[in-house]
Amino acid sequence: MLTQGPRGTKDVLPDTSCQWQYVEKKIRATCDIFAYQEIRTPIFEHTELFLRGIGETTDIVEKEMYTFQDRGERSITLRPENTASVVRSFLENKLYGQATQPVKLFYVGPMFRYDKPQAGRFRQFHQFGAEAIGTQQPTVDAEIITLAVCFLQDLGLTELKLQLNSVGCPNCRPAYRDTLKAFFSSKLHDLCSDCQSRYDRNPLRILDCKNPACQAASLGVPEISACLCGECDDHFAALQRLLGVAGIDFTLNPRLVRGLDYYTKTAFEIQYAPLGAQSAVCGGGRYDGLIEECGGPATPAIGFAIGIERVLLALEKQNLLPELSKTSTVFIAPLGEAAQLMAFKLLFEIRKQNIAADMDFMGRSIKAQLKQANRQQARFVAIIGDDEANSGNVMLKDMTAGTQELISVSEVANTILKQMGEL
RNA sequence: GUGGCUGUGGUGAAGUGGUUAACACGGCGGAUUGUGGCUCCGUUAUUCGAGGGUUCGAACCCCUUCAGUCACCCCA
Repeated sequence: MLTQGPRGTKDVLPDTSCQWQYVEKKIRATCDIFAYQEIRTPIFEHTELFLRGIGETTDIVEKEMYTFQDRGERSITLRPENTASVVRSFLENKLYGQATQPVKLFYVGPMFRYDKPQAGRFRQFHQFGAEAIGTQQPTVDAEIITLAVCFLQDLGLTELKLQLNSVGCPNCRPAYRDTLKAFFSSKLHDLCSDCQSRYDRNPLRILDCKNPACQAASLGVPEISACLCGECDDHFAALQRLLGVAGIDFTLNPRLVRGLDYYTKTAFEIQYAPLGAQSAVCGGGRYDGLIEECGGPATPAIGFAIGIERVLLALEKQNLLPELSKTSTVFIAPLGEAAQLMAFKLLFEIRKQNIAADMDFMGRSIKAQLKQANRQQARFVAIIGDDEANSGNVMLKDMTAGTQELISVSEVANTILKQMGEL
């Protein structure tokens, strides 16, 4: 259908675009304060990047990517997330060599996933994310988490819940995997079909399953915190101390597992419960192996992504969105052709003085034009009829006071500036 | 991908087989000569998401499809 956009997409119309601008402004302000710089990567990449980066067995890669062949017969994919692209760009532009370390980046932009649309879930959606690349120090984990939390809190959101876990590293995760497999081996038939396949491919994900049968089966499961290696354990403990110092509340959730394969050590998620089913507003974690996996030097990194649509929904729930203010200072109301010519000239003279101005483009009656000026909340209306056009004057009406005076066209901008200055 | 609910003008909606599809808001026009916000009057859907079928007759029944919505799943 020509009159219908693709499923799961949304237009941002003039009455809501100011809300997006508000959030984007807050993103830039927060990142500026945290010393993160913006990076803009293309919205499509070679499919291979996401296969390797995100993991071939993840849901995103298996069934949610917008993949197509371009005219050069390359397999191209619309980015389902931005971390892989940032890593690619980091390597391609050799940011590990030139910039001060760690490299601290943020991005804002559209992502694409072929999901079934639902509240807070779209096929084109927008993420704000940040990545700190180049250090394994827990201080940067704490900084990244603090950045996400501060951003959301500064917007005024309450009822935010930060959940924290450590998913281990290549040294200790295999051991935990084995522990899990040993634990579930006797209960395999109790698990849902998804989890039965997860048993072999990614047993960690069983912990995350919401199926009551699987939750029951995993009662008494050994927690990963008990199986972390010394390094991961120290790292996790240090992170918790740092968050404590920063005054960031969190709950430990030993079952928190991120859906993307590249995560190591720190994993976190920020929930905003009132959103319902899609309550995750932010997700992130450390990905110490990803850059090497992509062919770069072994480089530790951590990042997060925040769903902007979900943030907007949360802000709406709490009535924290800015009002649309649509005011042009002056509205020019010409009557007749001669007046229109003069009005058009005046319009641009006024605008040159940086005064927001609009005029009638419908050829309507004076009454209708004033009505429109009123709707637009114009402070002044410059009425130009035959008399005024002939004498080079303008009837300038103050819409708040209801008064009007006849002045020369050349005086209009100055008069307005003067009156505005008095306010 | 699976399942539930929904789909009437710009918006919110009434109408659930029978002549011209309520009502409200909004829009447009008007109520003394060129003046808004209040009030009053007029006007504003050849058509009920789309396509097919049943019927003398369909917005109302059936099928298909598209979309929205909610849940599962997944995730931001």
